[in-house]
Amino acid sequence: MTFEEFSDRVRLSMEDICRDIFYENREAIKVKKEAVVVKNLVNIYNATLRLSNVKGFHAMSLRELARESSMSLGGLYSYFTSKEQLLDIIQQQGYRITRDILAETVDIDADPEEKLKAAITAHLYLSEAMQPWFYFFYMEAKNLGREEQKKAIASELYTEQIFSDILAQGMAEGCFANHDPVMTASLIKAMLQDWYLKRWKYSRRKVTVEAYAEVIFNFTINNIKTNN
Amino acid sequence: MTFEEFSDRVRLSMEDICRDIFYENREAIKVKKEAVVVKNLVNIYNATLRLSNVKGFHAMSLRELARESSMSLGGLYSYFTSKEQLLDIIQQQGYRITRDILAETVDIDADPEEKLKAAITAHLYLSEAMQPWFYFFYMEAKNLGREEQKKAIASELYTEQIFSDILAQGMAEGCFANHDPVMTASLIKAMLQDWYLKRWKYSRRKVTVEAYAEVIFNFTINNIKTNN
DNA sequence: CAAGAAAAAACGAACGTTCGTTAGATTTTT
DNA sequence: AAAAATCTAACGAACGTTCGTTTTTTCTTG
Repeated sequence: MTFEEFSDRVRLSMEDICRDIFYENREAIKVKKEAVVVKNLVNIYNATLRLSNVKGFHAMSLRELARESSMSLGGLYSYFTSKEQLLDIIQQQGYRITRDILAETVDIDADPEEKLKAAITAHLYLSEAMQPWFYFFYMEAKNLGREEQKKAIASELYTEQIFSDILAQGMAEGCFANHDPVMTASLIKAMLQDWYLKRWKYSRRKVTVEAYAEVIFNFTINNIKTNN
Repeated sequence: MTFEEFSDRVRLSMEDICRDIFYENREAIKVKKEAVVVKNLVNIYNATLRLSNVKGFHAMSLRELARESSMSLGGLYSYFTSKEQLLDIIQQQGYRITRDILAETVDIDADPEEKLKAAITAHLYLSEAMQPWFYFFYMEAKNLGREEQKKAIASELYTEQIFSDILAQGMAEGCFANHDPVMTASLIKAMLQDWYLKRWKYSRRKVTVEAYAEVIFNFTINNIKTNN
């Protein structure tokens, strides 16, 4: 599957995401009409990701955010109750999307090798489609409260387990050689993360997301494939 | 080489590092006597790393830093000219140490495979010996000024090149199969970084730094070793 | 070797800004 | 005209930074 096909299939438009957020946080959002809310949430979240990913969420002031999103200070507060809640909402929505998309992707009837390829590709394409979000999740995780930080760790371990489950299944079925599936899953995650954390490097080198998916998959397979 | 042997050899005591910083930044430090400066710099930098790695450098106030380091607000300003300079000094020192240690480690007369193992091990052990520093470099890079950010990127590419050079040499000598050395070096870096970025995960799983070095080396070698 | 002067270091109150947040007035939409 | 949405101005708190003072250390001298 190419990245374009993936993008068409999952339909991760900012509008859709913001509509979901609206209906899940009606009590926090003082504006009533969906169309107005979605338009402004798209604006606010995009501006937040843009500013945060340059200078960090904490260093971004609400006055900057107001300027960047062409809204007033008071206007912003119709869409969240505090700066911290703005951070929480963006993070939580990210975990939800990641979880849903990945679960859906690996829920196929295929042999472990195909499943592994599907999972690697899906995770990578997802992080490409939502690059600013993924970068944000990673870099701002420490600014979350205790409770939210636990969710971040849970999310990390959840996606890792998707990979280790596939690897363990492959070992059980004999198509993967004996190895440590948790460690291998951890390495896969590390390589996947590099794509969105060091986006500048791969852009500069003109590495496409499809090519990177191939590289990671082959790099992994060469280590776990049985020789028969 | 075990981690303990490495630690003994490189002698990366906080005191030594701070003494270097003192002599390289005498104009910024208003206190004159080495013993006093070193004692307080150790205090200040440790406190800075401790606080920053929990909540981020920007979110750390100088009042918190004063409390954590048991110094006064005014006292702190005898050891740096601004909060931003404090950040710069810590970062720069880190690049210098990394560069020196790595260059020294790979400057050996050995075949590419041994060199690769030495480089991976040295980078990993170094990041373990200076875990708070490395975490700090990574997470706070975006808070640097334009100039300092370029140095951060240069440092990233420099260490990557150490690996790609070894891989290219191995290809030229025929002991490594044909592959993309820059891409492989990038993957190695990604896996190395995971060690200090996700320290909690490996601690929890009781993975030793020696074991992780083995894993990364084998994972890489399995991909590039010729079959003869 | 004690004592007081000089130098060095540490201190903490205060400055001007900027922060997140709120409330009331104003504009836009229904 | 009523309701909804947006804006502006202002608040107290907290920020980084400075500076005059106090404390500690070092040096000088009888």
